[in-house]
Amino acid sequence: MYLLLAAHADGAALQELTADGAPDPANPEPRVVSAGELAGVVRGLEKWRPRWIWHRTQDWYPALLGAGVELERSYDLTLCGAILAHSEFTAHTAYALSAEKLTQDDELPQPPRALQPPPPPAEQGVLFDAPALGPAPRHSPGDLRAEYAAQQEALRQAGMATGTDANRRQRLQLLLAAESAGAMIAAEMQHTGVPWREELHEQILADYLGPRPPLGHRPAKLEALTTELRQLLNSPSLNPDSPQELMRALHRNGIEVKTTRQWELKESTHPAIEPLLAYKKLARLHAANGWTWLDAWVQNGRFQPEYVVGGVVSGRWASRGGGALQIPRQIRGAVHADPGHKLIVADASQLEPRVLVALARDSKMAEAARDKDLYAGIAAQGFGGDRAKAKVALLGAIYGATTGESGRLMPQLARTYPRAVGYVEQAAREGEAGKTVTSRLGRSSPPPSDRWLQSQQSATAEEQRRADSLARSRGRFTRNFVVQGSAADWAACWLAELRRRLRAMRADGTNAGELVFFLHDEVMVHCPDGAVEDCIRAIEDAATAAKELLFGPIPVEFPVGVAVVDSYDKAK
DNA sequence: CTTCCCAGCGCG
DNA sequence: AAAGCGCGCTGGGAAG
Repeated sequence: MYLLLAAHADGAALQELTADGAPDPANPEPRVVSAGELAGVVRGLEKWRPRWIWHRTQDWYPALLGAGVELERSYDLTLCGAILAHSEFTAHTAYALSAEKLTQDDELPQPPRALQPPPPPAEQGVLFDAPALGPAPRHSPGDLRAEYAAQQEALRQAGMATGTDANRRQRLQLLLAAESAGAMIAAEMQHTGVPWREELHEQILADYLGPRPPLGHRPAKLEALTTELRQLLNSPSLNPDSPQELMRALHRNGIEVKTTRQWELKESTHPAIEPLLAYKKLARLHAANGWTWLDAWVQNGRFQPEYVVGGVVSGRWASRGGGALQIPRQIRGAVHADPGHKLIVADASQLEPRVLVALARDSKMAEAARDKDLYAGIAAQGFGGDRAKAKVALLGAIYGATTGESGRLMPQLARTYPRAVGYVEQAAREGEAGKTVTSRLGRSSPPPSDRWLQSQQSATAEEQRRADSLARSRGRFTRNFVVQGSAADWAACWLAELRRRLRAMRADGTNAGELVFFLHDEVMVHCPDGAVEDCIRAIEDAATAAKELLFGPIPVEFPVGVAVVDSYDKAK
């Protein structure tokens, strides 16, 4: 069953569709539901296990969750449309060829007010300003239905380009389902939040920085380091937060650095360097995750960041607000399970190299990947057991290193693993030539900009050098894209499969865990003590399922490292 | 005053 | 130890 949900002046319009996006002949007219009734109506219809089709998950689902309504599956027209519009798998379709899409921000339909999340307290007036509803939504049920039908048609044609294998359609369909599931998971995780103990965070800050200072003042530890630096650098009014001032002060003291980056400062043995590095470390903690951050982002024991699905071209998620994907190790101790609960922190170990093995079907490297520690396996095969060397070489191949140790090791790696290295080399050459590349499930890299294409038509020698540099830079991007993008494909499937298993456990009446955090190749489940074993099994089964969904039954393992902890700092 | 960009550093 | 991919956030500082 397919149910389209569209914004409507009186609330929402609901329309039943067939699988290919036609109106259901038995029920061709949309049904208008008032904003107040919507959550109840949606809850009632969920027993038919429909796929909810909507313009954007973000427009509807957060408020439904707020009303206590969780849904099984959906289809996000905006996210799926963006994939289909750019995928190489659909490049030959009318859908991709017509540039006109629903993705422009200024075209967003307004969901009913009653379904919008409550505004932050400071802006309470907004609720009562302006008419209750904006102008008539620009996406009528008919518009959205046509968009869905067009996307399904593009998908149907995905396996039909000449000379391509038919399972491209299945892969793309899987990607759209995983992306849509991801959008729901993002909303659910934001709704649930990461368990965060404010008093533990404050204790950590006090230990590093001293007691909380008055607004606009440096904490005691930073103040003391500033005083020390001013003396050691003979600069009585130095502000160490200013790179320019700092640079001048360093030069006056004979410290000839070109930047004030940590690793360059570490070259110097001047007595001011140690306190300077300590200052930078602590200043970062204070600015990025100090008391101000805690006040702004943690409420009632939960950190509730917004995740941006599809926020990275490779398919990784981004986040908005609170720096959710950059929680520093220093403060992970504040992420703490509730009483009677554990945090299960699971990460896919060495995901990107393993994805490369599978993409390239490199059987030699697959042997190494049978080892739980892939780098150790590679080291044994071609680097005389030197794990560090093997790791640097392999990461260099994925990132496109040209210089340094990593660059030097490339020929050695290429001799041992011609298929794997050839795979990323090929992606690099295509990028340099201005072509797009594509992840396993069909997410394609953006085409080169007009400016880039123009640069390649250069005349003078100087322009040519610049053009070559830009071409190589794009080659590094596409080289990395095929691996990072396919790893993101895998992670999206892992997440969706895990969600399904956790939902099934809950439906069983089993005390199940909840997904509370996701970070590229890592998930966190907040779990009642009694459900830990089942949750771990779900995480591992989901990883295996994801591998098979992407690559079929190939002899490459995607092992998951699992830690059951009270607080996040105890993982890893 | 606001707006934008950069340097630097956090995460994978 | 480090220079190669993808991000977000901060404070400083220049531009408007």
